[in-house]
Amino acid sequence: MPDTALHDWNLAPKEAIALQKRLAGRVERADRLDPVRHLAGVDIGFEEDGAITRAAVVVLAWPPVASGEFEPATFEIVEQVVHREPTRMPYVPGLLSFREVPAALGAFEKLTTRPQLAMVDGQGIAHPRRIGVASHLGLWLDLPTIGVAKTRLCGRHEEPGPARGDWTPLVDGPDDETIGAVLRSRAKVKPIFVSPGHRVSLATAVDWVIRCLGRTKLPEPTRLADRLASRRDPRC
DNA sequence: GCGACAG
DNA sequence: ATCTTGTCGC
Repeated sequence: MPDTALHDWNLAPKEAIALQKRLAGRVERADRLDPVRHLAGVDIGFEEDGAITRAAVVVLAWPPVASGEFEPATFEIVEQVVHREPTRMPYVPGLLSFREVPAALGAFEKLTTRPQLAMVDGQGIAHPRRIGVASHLGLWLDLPTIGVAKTRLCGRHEEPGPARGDWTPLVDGPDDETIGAVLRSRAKVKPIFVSPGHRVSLATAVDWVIRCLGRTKLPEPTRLADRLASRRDPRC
């Protein structure tokens, strides 16, 4: 487990970056997943004009209730939790983990189910120091994670093909290191940025995201967590 | 010095 | 992220 208590931090940007550099080396990018029976979607929203951070985790049963290799997938929601706490850090590009991970951990503590895989709204290793919020959370929980972001943080890429499932590699650095995939999750819509979080390879990450695609741009886990975090949930 | 910049 | 009206498409 990591060497610094994220719950206690009171880090200046400079210290946060130093911590990220130390933690980055521990992020595993190779597949090391147990058989998946439950997968989670994680996202953070805000209330009170940003004063309150609202973390949401939705657990879905695998396999889907309905799906074909390329048909919209439908899942059974096994559990969903919301955790609210005071916001203690502003948004700083590259340091999103320090703003969102503490609240996400609070939400995971309330979970009854222990998922074998989680999709997080944000980048995985597609980050300047290769440790975006998805990697950070996965490392902390020792849980396989996948980063699913709506826009790019860093890296270069070609425009992916027009069909659902088409993707191009996202590369970065002087040696064109592959850090993620720019995936066309839905025709005629801007692509999403998928990257390994922790204990998952890029190929596996893309596979899972495609298999969880419903009718919208975002895969079901992230879409449902998004809805809950933003208080867009039909029920609550 | 000038852009770029997850949520 | 969040604030918001109207509008386009299945």
